[in-house]
Amino acid sequence: MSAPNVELTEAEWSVIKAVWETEPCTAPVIQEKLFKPTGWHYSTVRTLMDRMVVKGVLAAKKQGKLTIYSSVLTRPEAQRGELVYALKHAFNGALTPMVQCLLESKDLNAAELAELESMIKAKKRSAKK
Amino acid sequence: MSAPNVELTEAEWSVIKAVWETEPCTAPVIQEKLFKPTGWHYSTVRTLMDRMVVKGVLAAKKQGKLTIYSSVLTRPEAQRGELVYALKHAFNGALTPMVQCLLESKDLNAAELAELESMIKAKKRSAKK
DNA sequence: TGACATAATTTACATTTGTAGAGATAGTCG
DNA sequence: CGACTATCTCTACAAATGTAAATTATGTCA
Repeated sequence: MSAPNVELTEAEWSVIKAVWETEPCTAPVIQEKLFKPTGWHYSTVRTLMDRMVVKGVLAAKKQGKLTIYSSVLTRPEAQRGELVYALKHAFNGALTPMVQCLLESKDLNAAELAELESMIKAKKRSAKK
Repeated sequence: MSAPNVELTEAEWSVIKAVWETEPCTAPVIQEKLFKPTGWHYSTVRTLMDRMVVKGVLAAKKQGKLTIYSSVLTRPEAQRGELVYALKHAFNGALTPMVQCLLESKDLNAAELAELESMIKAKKRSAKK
């Protein structure tokens, strides 16, 4: 039993990204990192973080007067979660339409397209194995 | 000015999918369609739909005692919205990691991989033009 | 030891979301 | 016209989310 399957809100995304970059870390540090883009005050960030601990997304450990946070949900797990959510809701689980939409949504340059292509080739090879 | 940029909640996804399949339609019809999978009662569905009208996701028009609903947000728009959300939050807007993650998340068979590949080829061609 | 700076705890409150009951209405059939 | 039935409208309420002020505690430096 692992791979916590949580959905992150927009605010929580901001927080966990900051945590990933800094962990282990304290709430004030995260607050400071987020202040520029969000304007959030300490209590706001702290509340968010504590709620995320309750959800099992972050872990908190007391060290003297400080509370040290670290992530439980890893970045790949979170990414997959978000993707699966989109895949399931918007595309009924169908992958190719999703990729189609991706290709249409962004203007990819030749290099990026080539990269995608080689990713798929690699995948084909490993699948064939 | 168009392309409403709304985020749909999980419940709203259920509703709008049903609407897309049936529109124009009434709330009772949608409720009936959704009852099996969700168990929602009329008032629930109706509340959701009316809130979606306020958000500009659906449109409602009175016809005698009936209220006829139809979608404003199209399926492709909604799909793109969801995808862009995931792309932005989980992948900081970087497309190739997202596709990478997609490829890893699902077990694609050869046919699907081939399809993806040809989609990319087509894209390359149109880009080159 | 006292003052200051930091960080923590507590409490709060508005908005959004999920879910729905109760009562009002209007169209329809006998 | 009256009863039935299908819909609608209004109101409600708990949980989740976004945001933060006020208060308290603690470590540190003079």
